[in-house]
Amino acid sequence: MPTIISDAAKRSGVSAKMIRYYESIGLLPQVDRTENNYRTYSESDIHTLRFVRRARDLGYSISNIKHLLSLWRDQHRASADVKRIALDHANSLRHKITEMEAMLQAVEHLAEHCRGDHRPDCPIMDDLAVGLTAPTRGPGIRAHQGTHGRYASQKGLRA
Amino acid sequence: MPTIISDAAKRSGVSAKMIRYYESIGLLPQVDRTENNYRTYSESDIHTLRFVRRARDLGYSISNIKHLLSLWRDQHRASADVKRIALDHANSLRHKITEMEAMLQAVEHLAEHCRGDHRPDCPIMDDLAVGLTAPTRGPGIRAHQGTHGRYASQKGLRA
DNA sequence: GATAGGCTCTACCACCATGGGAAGGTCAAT
DNA sequence: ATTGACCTTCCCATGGTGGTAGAGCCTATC
Repeated sequence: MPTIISDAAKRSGVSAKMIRYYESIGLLPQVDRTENNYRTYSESDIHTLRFVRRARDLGYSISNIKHLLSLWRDQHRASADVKRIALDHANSLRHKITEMEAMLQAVEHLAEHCRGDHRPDCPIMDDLAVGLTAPTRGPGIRAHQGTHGRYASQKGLRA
Repeated sequence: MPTIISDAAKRSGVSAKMIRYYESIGLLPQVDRTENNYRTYSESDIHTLRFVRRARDLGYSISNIKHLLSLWRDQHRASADVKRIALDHANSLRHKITEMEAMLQAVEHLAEHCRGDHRPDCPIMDDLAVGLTAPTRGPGIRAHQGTHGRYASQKGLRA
């Protein structure tokens, strides 16, 4: 009784959908098929699926997992390579966490000062509306914008 | 000199690309056009763009922002509605942060115990390979799977 | 007046991961 | 024979964002 995809999914914790997807993008090798064209999974395949599952649970990106899988299969890997991937990932996690904590802090602070009643006035709204904070993503005032004239007129013919 | 999209982008911190996108999905209203069909932005439009920018910076989803915008425009809003959106968002931020902190903790812990040298053995790999942890996302063992026979044979004719 | 450069417009494609579903095939149990 | 539970491939949607191609428009400069 060969292990077909639903069993592999159950045993690995990776959905059948995702198994096919991972195969299609080359993260997983193409597995054997039965006569009916059903995918079959060996114990080793299941093992690989569990590996991927665990790596996803730890938040590794697909490309990182691709790399980790190749290191896994490499008898002569240097643990330094594995460690570097892990540390890079840890850094990016830390970075994202820091960002989200800043958001959380701001949102919570604002919410604390909102009465939350039937009246309209609300510091949360004020913050959004005023936009006190300096833009961090976009460019501030960029030099030489050359605002001369690049429009026709504003007769405002709106459809 | 009407404010065209690039100026609106500079002044709001929202890229022209995103301004068009937000308009296309109905987050922003359709603005006036010049004779050449160029979008023009009033001070009030810029204000709205800044609102959206700020909300994105705080991590609000597009649908939340849509809601917040409508509350913003509603003179008779209840601050309780605004607060609820903010608190829900704070909760989802907290949830994600918690998840990522768990990942970070696990990855860091493993990395600490990896020598990171030329040798292949590595606790990070061991963790991934063994998959000790119980699956959290997928179903464990689900009842009545009825694994009788749903394959043909495994002669393994591979392509 | 022609041309170059910079801006606009729309309409696509790509990313990352995942889920949903349709349409058709296959198998075992009833 | 029908039912139901699988399988297969293919397409669509999500959320935001970037890129790019092809076309139009405007201004400055030659």
